Amino acid sequence: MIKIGELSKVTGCSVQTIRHYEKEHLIASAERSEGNFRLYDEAAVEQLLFIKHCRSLDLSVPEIRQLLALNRSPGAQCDDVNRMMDRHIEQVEARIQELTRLNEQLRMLRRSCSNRRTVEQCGILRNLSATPVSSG
Amino acid sequence: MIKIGELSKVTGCSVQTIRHYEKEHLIASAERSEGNFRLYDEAAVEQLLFIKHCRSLDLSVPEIRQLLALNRSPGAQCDDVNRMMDRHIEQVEARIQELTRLNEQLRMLRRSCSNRRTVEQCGILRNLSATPVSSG
DNA sequence: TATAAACTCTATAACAACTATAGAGTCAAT
DNA sequence: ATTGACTCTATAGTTGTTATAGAGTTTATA
Repeated sequence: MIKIGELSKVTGCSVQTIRHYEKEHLIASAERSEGNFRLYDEAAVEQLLFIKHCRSLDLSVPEIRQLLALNRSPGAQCDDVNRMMDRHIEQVEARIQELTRLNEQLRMLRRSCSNRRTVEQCGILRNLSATPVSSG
Repeated sequence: MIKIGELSKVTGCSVQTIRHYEKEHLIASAERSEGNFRLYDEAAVEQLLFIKHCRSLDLSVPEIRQLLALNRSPGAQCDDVNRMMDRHIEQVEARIQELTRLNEQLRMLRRSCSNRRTVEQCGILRNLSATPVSSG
């Protein structure tokens, strides 16, 4: 059994994050030592790594909760898992498109000003004052 | 002079957002009517549209504050504006790259499970349990 | 044994940029 | 007088952490 600092080192999650996950019921309440310190076993390490992996894929806490629940009911069909992944992938792709459009607009704006002008003549500020381009 | 609801309609910013911007000193404190209602003129409309345009480009509130300050000091060089835009563009492009990598990983993960399996055999859950791919 | 260092505990606030709510006041029309 | 639409302030919630304060525990050293 290891204490929270050790779990933090092993998993790369900060101590506060681990306590936060416990409060959010992503991980079960840990056993406590006599002095009220949290104690973790190997299973806790695995589960925390699972969560960390999910977070690295930008899955939200509620999504992870759902995955963990499914993981605990082995008889269930995994259509739910697939649907969640599909929805998540859609979201990520939508965000990429959004940022790509944004990037084009920013680059266009940036080209409207070269250095060594006063802000009176600054094309960036002038363009920002104009009505925004419709996002279509 | 128009009231906050009218300003909201004209600019497309919500009433709360306008009040929020005032509290954050992005816009000046509005004049008040006898009954303590905020009153806005055409200049307020313009400034709010400027802010909205900046936000649509994901510029942060502190960045916008800086732009507004520069806008108010016409003699200043606009190098600062350019530097801010360059930094911002870098951030956006970094985020796009990050999300693109993420998307690849998600699609790979998604392919590891077809429907109509039980979660015991679900490749997605199995892969999420394995050690995450190093982000390189 | 005293004590200091390193760790842990809980509770609470901060971050960003809003959004939502409660409870009260204002204004125009009926 | 009252209804409805609007506005006001103050406060809390959103998301996933991170940071802080003030206290208790454990371990190592003097």
